[in-house]
Amino acid sequence: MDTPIDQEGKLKCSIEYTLKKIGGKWKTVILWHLGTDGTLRYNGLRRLLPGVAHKVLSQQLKELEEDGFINRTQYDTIPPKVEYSMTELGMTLMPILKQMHAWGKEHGEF
Amino acid sequence: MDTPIDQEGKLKCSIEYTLKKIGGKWKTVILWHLGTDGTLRYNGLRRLLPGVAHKVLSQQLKELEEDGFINRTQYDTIPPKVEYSMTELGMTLMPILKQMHAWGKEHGEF
DNA sequence: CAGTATCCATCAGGATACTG
DNA sequence: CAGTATCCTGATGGATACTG
Repeated sequence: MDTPIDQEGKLKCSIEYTLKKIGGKWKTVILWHLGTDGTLRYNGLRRLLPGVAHKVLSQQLKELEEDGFINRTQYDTIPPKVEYSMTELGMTLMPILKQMHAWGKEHGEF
Repeated sequence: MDTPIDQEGKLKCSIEYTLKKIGGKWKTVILWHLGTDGTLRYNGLRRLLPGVAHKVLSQQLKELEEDGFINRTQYDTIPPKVEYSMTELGMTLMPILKQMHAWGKEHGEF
């Protein structure tokens, strides 16, 4: 195997890196919805995530945006309208999400 | 898409379920090592996870064992010897881990 | 060697209220 | 509608010391 620990012993395992990016409690679910449903508005997303708090959702969205996984498009209308969608980079995560979704479906109590 | 939110609105998304199982800070890395290196002893595992604290490692190992992902084989010798290895169920996670590893390797700073 | 036991720090995550 | 702003809590993770 190619060891995930580098020679200098400083860098982390690449799996750790991935987990750090999408390990937030809601991030995988958000990405999954955006990847499968396409573009979604803020409250639309909220409705898909029962129980998520305002602050938490906007926080996770901001992080995902900063990491370049999602686009945030703001329309300066009244009332305001904001749309979220996947970026190219975000789409590269879909294989992982698909596997996670399939595994959970197979092994969870659903 | 098959909506991950069930009709009663009670169950979680299957992705959430998966994340809950392997979302611990070290779990994916532990599983990855056991899945690729095969059987490992406690301190061998420790050496592969620079920075992990005793308590944390044993904790995560216990949870992984309780979830049925890994086997714990104890030899009552002196000094004691404990071996960890993947279960069949644990191996079903490998596709996810492989994807995460590949993604991290491609997009992280390695 | 392979762990517990303790005690502590941090912070992600949450409830609620307010705002442009 | 789509957010901040506050304030708060609990689970997770960590350092260190002790044990069979």
